[in-house]
Amino acid sequence: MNKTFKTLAEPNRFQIVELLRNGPLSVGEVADRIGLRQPQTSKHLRALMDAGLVEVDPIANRRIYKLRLEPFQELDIWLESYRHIWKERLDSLDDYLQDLQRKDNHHHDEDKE
Amino acid sequence: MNKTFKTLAEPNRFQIVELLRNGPLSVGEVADRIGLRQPQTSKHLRALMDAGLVEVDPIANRRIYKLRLEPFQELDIWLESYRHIWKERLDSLDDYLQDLQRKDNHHHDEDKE
DNA sequence: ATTAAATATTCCTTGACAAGAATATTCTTT
DNA sequence: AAAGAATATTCTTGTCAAGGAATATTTAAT
Repeated sequence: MNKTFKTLAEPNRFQIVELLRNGPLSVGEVADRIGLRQPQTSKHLRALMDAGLVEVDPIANRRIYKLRLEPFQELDIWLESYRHIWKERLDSLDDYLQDLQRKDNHHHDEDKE
Repeated sequence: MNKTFKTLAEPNRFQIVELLRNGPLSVGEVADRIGLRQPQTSKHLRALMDAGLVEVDPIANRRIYKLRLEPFQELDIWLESYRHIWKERLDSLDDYLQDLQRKDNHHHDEDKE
């Protein structure tokens, strides 16, 4: 998981991932569209491989890279726990506000007396 | 967004974020639980602030840090687009499989003739 | 079998950044 | 006002990773 963050933290690699969202591409194509030299592109793709973010499909001379599902699922699961937290916080904020309102009503009552 | 990744890529900072999931904490408390010295803890919290991942609530002598919602929402929105992609891929895989099946049936028909 | 295209790897240099140590700042308490 | 917590900042040093340049490797084509 941490490896995922570290790998995506590099701007070019993030861009590559965004690019591969549209479908598999060869090294040369990635290099062209990102505007990187071939060796650095290969290196970044290697890093993405090591992190399990992409997989490769060798076709003849070319190596076609494409995204892998799992790391994104992991991210999603991780985020899920945060979603719960916000929900809980909102709920208790809600309770709090209702509580305030009750107290406020009491005050009004007292004012009247 | 990229700043979020870069910031969370540092293991101690990631741990701090996970810790703050349970609620706001002072610098000293974070330092204790993560096992970091106070200055490094302050530095990491500063980095988290700069990335907008946390906010601070000064209470007397202490500074209470807590998570901010927005960056996680951003991550969520970003991930959303990936969820769509997998869905589409699965759909077309589904189409493909159905297509295969149709062709297969034809073959069976041909065998019979 | 040679040559050419596509990709990977190695070596080097440089920049970013995290920890350590020391010090500065802010707020409280007396 | 002085002293003491809690926290922030500065400076230095060491490590790691990214880009550049050159080269190696793999596969295709002739």
